[in-house]
Amino acid sequence: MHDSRLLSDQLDSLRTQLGTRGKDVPWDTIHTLSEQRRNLIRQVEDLRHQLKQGSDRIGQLKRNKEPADDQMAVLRQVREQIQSMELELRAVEEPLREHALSIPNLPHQTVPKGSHEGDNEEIRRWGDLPHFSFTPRTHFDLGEALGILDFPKATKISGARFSVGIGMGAQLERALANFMLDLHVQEHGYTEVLPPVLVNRASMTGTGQLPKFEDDAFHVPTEDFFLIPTAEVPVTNLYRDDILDTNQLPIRYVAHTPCFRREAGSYGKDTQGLIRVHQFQKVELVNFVHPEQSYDELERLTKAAETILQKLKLPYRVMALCTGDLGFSAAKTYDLEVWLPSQQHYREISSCSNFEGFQARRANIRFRTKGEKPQFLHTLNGSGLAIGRTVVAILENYQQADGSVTIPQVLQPYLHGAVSIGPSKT
RNA sequence: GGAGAGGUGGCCGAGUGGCCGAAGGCACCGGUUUGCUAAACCGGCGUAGGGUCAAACCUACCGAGGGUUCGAAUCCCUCCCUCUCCGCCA
Repeated sequence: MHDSRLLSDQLDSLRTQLGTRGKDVPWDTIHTLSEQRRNLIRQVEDLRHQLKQGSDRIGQLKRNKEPADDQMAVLRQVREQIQSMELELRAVEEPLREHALSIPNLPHQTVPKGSHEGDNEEIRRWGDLPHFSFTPRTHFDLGEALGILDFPKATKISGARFSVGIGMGAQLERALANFMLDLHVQEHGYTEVLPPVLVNRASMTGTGQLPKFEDDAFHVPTEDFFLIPTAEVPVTNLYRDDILDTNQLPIRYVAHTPCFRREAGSYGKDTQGLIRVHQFQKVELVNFVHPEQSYDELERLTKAAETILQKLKLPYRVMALCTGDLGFSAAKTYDLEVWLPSQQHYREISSCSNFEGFQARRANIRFRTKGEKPQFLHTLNGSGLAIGRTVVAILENYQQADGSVTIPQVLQPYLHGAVSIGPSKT
């Protein structure tokens, strides 16, 4: 959400700056509603002023035991005017708010211009691509052959786009979660958080999932709860409606949670394996920072996520998303893409974004420097990393000619010293 | 799920129809005093919207929403949340 002053005073400039990102925004409607709102507020407040003063006078008359019936009759009229005008005001404010919430964030000036994924800019690459003396297999092929991933069983107990990890398939995810959490906590200064994975409507609105993307989330109608699509939602909302003190910043939180996504509209894409499933685990990094520090923090956050890939020795590249590929709430995003041998392609495994004040204004998260007015802080988050996709990358990059998979060295301590995954007996 | 109690400013806490945006205390900030610290004293101290060059000023907010009334923190209704006891349960 944008600053309300910006929406009333500088709507045209916002429209120009957003360019094609704002093509679905009803600019003229917003302009009209905004004008109407301002006029109505002025009138309503004026009437309320009359009512208030008149009532005070009646109070005095009554105390002096003087008659006040005439006054009361006049004020009854005033009250009725206020009531009808408030209805008008509400009829203006509700759609105005809905529309305002549907305006995407403004990209930072360093974001490459472009209309689609192909215009994203490669920032750097890391690692050597693996060479195989055989045709590398897909992760689902390997996983099923090794007996550590079972997709038919997942379909039986839940449906399409679910997975079951068995034996090393389950343990590998657990090891990865612990490895990532430990690294971020011990070396990157993050504090671990274990949040609820069911959240209310206000939280989903605060981080930008609602109202526009309600179809993407799983909903529990009996309680009006939503299953979180990412830990970003509960963790960012920890400070919804709060005013922090400057010296509390920066706040850096890491959370390991399951994530739930309906994947509506992605029919036919990545239908096999772990790449795109309804439920997956992710370690998420969430930062609350002073506005002046948010771009330094974006670099720091991205490096923290990259460290995981480097320690796992998985080749990847860093992409700066172009204006056309940027998410709704983000001002700037770096995607980390890991190499997948079976696809001969880099695939997204982490997305690190600076939201500037966009989420903070929606979620009303502010900070105060002593003696100054509260102001909105900046929020950032990034995956560090998506665990399911990390499993995909490990299986594919570490596969051997005999169908076994070597375990990355840094994970071995988390797996009781196991060095490789071979075919299981059961 | 059943029964009861309660939600007031950063915190504690008074306030049951007007003189209440809200006493008092704590915390915090500025000042006076004091050999230092402490104490004492004086003053300041919420958020948002409108308005203004800026101010003055105006409006709203006592869990949320609605109602009664000339006037609501206070009365009525609905909802949410917290706490206590019982039941159930990892």
